[in-house]
Amino acid sequence: MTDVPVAVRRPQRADARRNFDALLAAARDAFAENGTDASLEDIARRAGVGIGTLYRNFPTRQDLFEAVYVEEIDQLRQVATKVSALPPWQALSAWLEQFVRYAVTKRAVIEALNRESDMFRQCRITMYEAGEPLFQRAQEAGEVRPDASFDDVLRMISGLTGGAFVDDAQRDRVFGYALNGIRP
Amino acid sequence: MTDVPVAVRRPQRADARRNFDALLAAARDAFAENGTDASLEDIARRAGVGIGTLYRNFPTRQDLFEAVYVEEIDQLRQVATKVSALPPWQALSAWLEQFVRYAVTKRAVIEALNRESDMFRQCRITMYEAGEPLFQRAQEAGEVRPDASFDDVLRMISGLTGGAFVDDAQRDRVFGYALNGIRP
DNA sequence: AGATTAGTGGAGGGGTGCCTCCGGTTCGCA
DNA sequence: TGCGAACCGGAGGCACCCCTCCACTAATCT
Repeated sequence: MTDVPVAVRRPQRADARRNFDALLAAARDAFAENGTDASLEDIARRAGVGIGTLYRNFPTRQDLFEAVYVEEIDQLRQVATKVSALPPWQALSAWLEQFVRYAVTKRAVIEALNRESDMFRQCRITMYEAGEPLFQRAQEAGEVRPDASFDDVLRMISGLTGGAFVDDAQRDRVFGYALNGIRP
Repeated sequence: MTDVPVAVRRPQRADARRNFDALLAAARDAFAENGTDASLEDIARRAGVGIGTLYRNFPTRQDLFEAVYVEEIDQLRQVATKVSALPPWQALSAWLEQFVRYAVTKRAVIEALNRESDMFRQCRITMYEAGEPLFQRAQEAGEVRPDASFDDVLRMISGLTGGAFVDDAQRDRVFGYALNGIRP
């Protein structure tokens, strides 16, 4: 299992660490709300921090985004471990559900699937290493149609992730249809 | 069948009409490329027209967008008529496929499903009037699982529309899985 | 407590986009 | 051909964002 790259080092001093974390949280929210191109000044404002502080911790918008993104990906990896005890199909669908539910950086994940950058490549690899075994296991157990690839499924789910739903119930329903579509 | 509202009147003079059409075309491209918040100045540039001309024809970004959007929706309506001769399931899936393939204002359609505005409401109605009969026919023919609603399906497909795919083949494949998921 | 130094935050210059306004241009009719 | 109305387009004021720079603040160490 590859290590997720740590884009930025957490600062040493207590106050600096507080700011760092506040920035990360604010960025997570802002990215989730407004997509990749949220205003950095707005993020600093949300974090109750000067714009200069933001730039010292994350010299580039990319750096900031990566820091948020890396966290998300890491969660995905942890979930993969947790669900691996379940039966093949349940494990896969549980993992995919987390993929939909917790991917706060939703829109970003979609873009990321295609974006070229060392860090994105790395995260894509991590994501695949986390999910693909679950997928293969389900497929070998005859729970997933044999002509589907993990990439297909991931992109399908990513697409749904970006969709707009009336309520959680509808989202779950639609998600269920999609999953149903890859059964043999 | 409700009439799609005509947001803006086409100008009278020949040169003005040329500009109007150029703006509409440029806007379609720009919206498809950059989403709803494409730069209006860029659109004017693409159309080879001053920014003032853009604003005279479309006082609001919303006006311009609506003009483009209305065209899309109208195409959707026409397709519904065309496919209505096919057997129930083929008709529905053909229509939905057009929905994915021709929705140039892709990202916008997703937003539009939720956005509140007279014009969007109107277009949503038009869209439903075009597609829902096809859906019901397919459902009554036992070709679609009875617990699915047209809204569910539309949103599922919209989601896929916003997704990123490696190539057309993958998009078609994924689209196929999703459709397969709503079969009984 | 005082020195050291990591860390702060916002002013400011440059850029881009939004939208208004109006002097100049061109169309179309007589 | 000539005239008036319709139409053009960009300059300019405003707002927001990006990013740099540096005088100031306060956490940590001794």
